[in-house]
Order: sequence, then C-alpha cells, then structure tokens
Amino acid sequence: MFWKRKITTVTDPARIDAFLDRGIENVYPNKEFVRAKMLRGERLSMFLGIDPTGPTLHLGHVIPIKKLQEFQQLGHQAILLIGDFTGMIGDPTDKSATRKKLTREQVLSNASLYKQQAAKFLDFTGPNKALIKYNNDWLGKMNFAEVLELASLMTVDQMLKRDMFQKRIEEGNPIYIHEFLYPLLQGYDSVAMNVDGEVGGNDQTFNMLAGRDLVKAINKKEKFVIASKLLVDSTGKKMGKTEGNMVSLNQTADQMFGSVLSWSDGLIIPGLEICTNISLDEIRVIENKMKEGMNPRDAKVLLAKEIVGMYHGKEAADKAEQNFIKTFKEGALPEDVQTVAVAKGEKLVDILVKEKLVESKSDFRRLIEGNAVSVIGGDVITSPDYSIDGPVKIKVGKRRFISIEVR
RNA sequence: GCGCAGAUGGCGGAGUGGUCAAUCGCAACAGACUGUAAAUCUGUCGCCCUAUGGGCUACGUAGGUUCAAAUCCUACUCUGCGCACCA
Repeated sequence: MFWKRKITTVTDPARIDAFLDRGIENVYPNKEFVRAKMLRGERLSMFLGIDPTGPTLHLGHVIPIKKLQEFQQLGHQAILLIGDFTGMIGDPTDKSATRKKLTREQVLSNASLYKQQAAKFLDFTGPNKALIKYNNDWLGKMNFAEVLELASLMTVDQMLKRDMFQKRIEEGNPIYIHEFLYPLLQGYDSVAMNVDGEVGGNDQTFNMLAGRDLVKAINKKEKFVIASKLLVDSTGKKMGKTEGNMVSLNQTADQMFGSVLSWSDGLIIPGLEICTNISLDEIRVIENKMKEGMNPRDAKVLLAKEIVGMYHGKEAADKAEQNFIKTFKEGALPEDVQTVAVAKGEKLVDILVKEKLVESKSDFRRLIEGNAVSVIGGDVITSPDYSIDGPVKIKVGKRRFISIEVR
C-alpha cells in the first residue's frame, strides 16, 4: 500500500529526439548529454521558473511550459517554480530600466493564478504529478552570510558579460546591486532544488547558465539547460506583453483569435512549430504551399484556430473564426459584446467614458471628428451631442463595441 | 567627501524668460486601403467647457525673482561622470 510505485520513463528515441529538437534553440552542455541520460531510462527532474510579475501567463510562457509538459509525459519529474522572491526584485533581462518592485501581495495573487493557468498543460495530480515550488522558501530564509558566500562564487566580470548590463553601462544608465545579484539568486534555485535540469526561454539563458555554474560548484553535478526558441518575427522583434500583440491566456477565444491574426506573416511557421502540436511534417507541407502561393491568411487562420483550440477547445475556435469573419469582414457585431442599460436621453459621450470605451470626453470628440463612431447597421455619428433615444449598438473604431439598451 | 553635468509627455529626445500643452522620432488611436488588426498613405495624440474661442493642470520636489518661468535664483531629492579615499 505504501511502497513507492516505480515510475518508468519513456526511452523511445524518436520521442526523446522530438523533445530535444522541436522548438529548441540550444541545449547545454549539449544535446547528447541529455539524450544519453534519457535513453538509459534515468528518471530526471527539470524545472521551469516563472516570476509572477503579472496576473496572466502569455504565449511566451507557454512555449517552455509545453516543453515541461512533454518532459512530464516522458515520465520525468516536472517542477514549476514560482519566483515569488525573485519576482519582487525584478529580472533586469530585456529591460532598459529597472523593473518596478512588486509587493508581496501582488506576487502571491499572481502566483496562484499562474498555477491554475499552467494546469492546462501540467498534471498536478496522479502518480507522476508535477510539483510546484516557491523560491521564497529558500531565498527568503537566507541570511547575509549565506548570500555573501554565494556571491563569492561569481565574479563581476562574469556578470558584466550580460549584454543587458553592457548596454546599460554604454547608455550611462544605472545598474543596481540587487539587479546584479539577480542571476545569482535565480541560479541558486537550481542548487536549492538540486534538480537535474532547467528549461526556459532563450532570453533566460544567462540566468539558467548561472544556475548551472552554481550547481557545479555546490552540488558537484552537471545541470543541463534547455533553452527554447522565442517567438520572434522576421525582424527579430520579440513578441511580448510590452509588444502589445502577445496572446495572453485569459483572453476570450475571440480576442485570442484576433491577436494571432494580427501577427506578421513571418511568424506563421515559427508559431506553428513552437506553439502548436501540429506535426513537423504537416508544417513543412504548409510552408511549401505558402511558397507556391497559398494565401498566408489561410495559414494564419489555421494557426489561430490551433492556438485558440488549445485553451478554449475546438468548438470555441471554430466559433471565433466565424465571429471574426462576421465582425471584421462584414462589419457585424461580435457575439460577446458588452451591454449596458441607460436612461433614455443619456448622452453617448457619458456612456462611453463611463464604460471606458473612450479615454475622455476630448478623446470622444476627436473620434467623432475622425468618423470613427457609428451605429452598427446605420450611419456614422457626426454630432458629439448624440444621445440615446432607443436601443442601439455602437461601434468605436474597428474593435470597440457596445450594445446600449434603454431602461 | 569635493567638483561637473543632468532630471521634460507612454518611451527616446528638442526647447534655455513671453508666439509652449511644448519641434521631431517611436509607440498608441482613428480614417483610407488591404487576405489580415501587416505594409503604405492621411489625421489625431493632457483634461474640461455654453467651443475656429475659453479655462485648468503639467516640464524631478519645495520655495523665490518677474507683468510673465520648462526656461532665471535658492534649497532639497535622484542619476551620470571626474577627482579624492580605498580596510
């Protein structure tokens, strides 16, 4: 009854190779190192660290999460690490300015939301359940002497190798000590959990390798690091929260569908490879078809449906497509539009400001002047004093809608 | 510690007494166009109003000079740089 059930790992070379190849940018020390371990049937542990900086996960997080999922499905120990301690400092990666520090409350509330969202991929129950850990459990308890000891393992020059820091120095921007310490803290996670490996986005390589160095020094073992590809467009621009066109997991099916369709065409193939489960062979076929003149929009629709389907189900994905066509091709009202009930005679301006469809009355006025506000199925509204005398559906710009009813 | 330089709108960055709600670029938003929410072109881009005009708030913070300050003065805060110090 109480003996540990032995969990067997998958040693199928094809699946192992797929795990190590698809959507992967780099493996340290090298692919063969990990491959050999897996082929031998060794049961490994690997974690993905996420700093809970916002309430939602986005597609960029999902790429490594999917890798972790694959890892779990191969019978290994997956660990999701919530950086509730590091999240309060802020990773200087990719930020030209110091990130705003988050409060403990914010971090904790974000963290609990993350677990729910990650549960779409990771199995947190059952015999081979994924573990969830919080780095405040060890980082929050370190005393200064321990920090110093840790800091003695790395040199300033090593830290300065980061492009990020170089850039800031060149631009004359400050680097604070706590930011400098960040890779060290994140690296210590690997030591504390004594894991075999870590997965993360390619932008995390530096931090993950810092962990590798620390594990080598303290735990005397070789931690492997798997860096997944980033979702970047042809110009090398990263998709992210700051870029504004990132799909976040709390979006409705319709919003998500629209976000994907707004991606540039260059992202279609990389997106298929790293964000979906469509087989690589099929992706090749699509790629070739596009070269032969297939409308890239159709490929993008396929990608969008696939992505939406992963979170909202296939049915919702089909519906989102229909909705999109109706709304943007035919100018109709989307289905899940917000509705408000107002008193007869109320001014449209006040309603839109109150419902936050426009920023201010001045904003509304400008939109009116630009012919951006219209009654759906009717005319463009040209009077800023337009008031409500019956139920109407209003469109502001291309994608702001509201259905107004009279109380 | 001493000295020098700087702090401007979401970001970058002009402006150094009135014509500044502040050139310009990016981002954003809208219109046209488009297979698309891409690209391109055009416009808008602090708030409010009884609106080709008027008011209010804003150029690190707090005071001051002046009819008038983002612009001058003083103090403070923060940042960068140089010098000094360096167990």
